[in-house]
Amino acid sequence: MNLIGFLFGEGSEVFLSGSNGLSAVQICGRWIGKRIHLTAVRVSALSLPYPDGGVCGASEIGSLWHFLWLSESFHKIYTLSLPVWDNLAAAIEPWKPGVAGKSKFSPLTRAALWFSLSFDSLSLIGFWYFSWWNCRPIPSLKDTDLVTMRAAKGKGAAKISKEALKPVDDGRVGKRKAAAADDKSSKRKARKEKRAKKDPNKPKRPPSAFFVFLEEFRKEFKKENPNVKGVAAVGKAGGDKWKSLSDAEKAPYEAKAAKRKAEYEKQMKAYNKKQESGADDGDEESERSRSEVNDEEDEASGEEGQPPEEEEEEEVEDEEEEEDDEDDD
DNA sequence: ATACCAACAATGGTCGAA
DNA sequence: TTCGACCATTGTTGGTAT
Repeated sequence: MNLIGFLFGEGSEVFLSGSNGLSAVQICGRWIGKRIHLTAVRVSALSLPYPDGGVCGASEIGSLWHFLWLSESFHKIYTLSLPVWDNLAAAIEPWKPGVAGKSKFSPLTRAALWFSLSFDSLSLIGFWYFSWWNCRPIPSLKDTDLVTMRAAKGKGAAKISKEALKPVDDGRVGKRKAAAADDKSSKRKARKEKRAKKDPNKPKRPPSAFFVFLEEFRKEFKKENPNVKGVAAVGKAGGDKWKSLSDAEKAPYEAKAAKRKAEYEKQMKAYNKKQESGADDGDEESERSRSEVNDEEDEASGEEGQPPEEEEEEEVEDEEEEEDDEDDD
C-alpha cells in the first residue's frame, strides 16, 4: 500500500488521496475517481490547522492514517451506514476540540484513549475525527485554484484542469461539445498529423451494436424524412431510438456486431502478421507487400503464412517511439 | 490492476482553405 | 475545383496514468 496520504470525509462520502497527485486511488482494493482526488488536493494543499493550534501537513495526517489503515478495517468504515456515523459523532461530541467548554481532554489524553480502544473502534473514531476536522468550508479556494496548484506540479496539469472545469452535467455530449469549443485550428492540425500516419491497409474497426443498428435506422429515417439530409439529425434520432430499445430488441444487433468483430479480429491478425514480416525484410518490403496485397483474402481466411524467423523488436520499438513522440505534442 | 480519456467506427451536405 | 473538417450519435478500443 503506497497510497497512504490523506483522508477526510464529507457527508457520507469518503475521500482518500496519495500525496503526489494520484488521479485514482485505491481503498481496500476499490478504485475511486479523480473527482475525489481533486477535493483531497484542495484540502491537502492548504496545510491543516490542528484544532488545538499548530499546523498539520498532509504527511503527518498520512502517518496517522497509516496507523488507522493498519487496522485493516477501513472497508468496514467505508460501507457503514450514516446512522452509525451519527451515533458515533454524538458519542464523542464532547471530545470535539474547539467546542468551547466541551473539550475535556488534552490531545495526548485523547490519543491515549484512542489507543485503549479496539482497532475497529479506533478506526471509526479516527475517521470521524479527521472527517470533522477537514470538512470545514474553504470559501476562498475555487476549482481554478486547483488547476493552478496542479499546474505547478507539472505533470497532468491539463488533465486536471479539464476535470476541474468540467460542468456538473458531464455527459458525453457535453464533453464533445466542450471539445469542439477548444482551439479548433490546433486540434485540426493534430488530427491531420495523426491521419497522415494512418495506415490505409489497416482494417477498419468493426461497428458496435449501435452502429449496426444505425445502418438500418438510416434507411428507415431516410424513407420517413427524405428532406432531412444532415447526418446530425439521423445520429440524434438514432441515438434516441437506440436508448428506447429493450435488451431483447438490441440483441440481434449485438449478435451482428459480435460477428463483425470476429471478422475484424481475423483481419487484424493477418494485418499484424503482414506488418511483422514487412518489418523483417527491409528492402524486400515493397516487393513482398505487393504480392501480399493480392494474397490478402487468402491470408484472412486461412493462416498459412510463415511466421517470421526472428523478431525484429528494434524496429517495432522504433515505431512505438515515434508514436510516443508525436503523442507528446 | 484499474481508471480514465480520446479516437474511431458510418453517414452526406456544407463550408472554408488551398 | 478539390480536399478535408464538421455536424451527431453510442459503444469499443488502445494508450496512458497511477
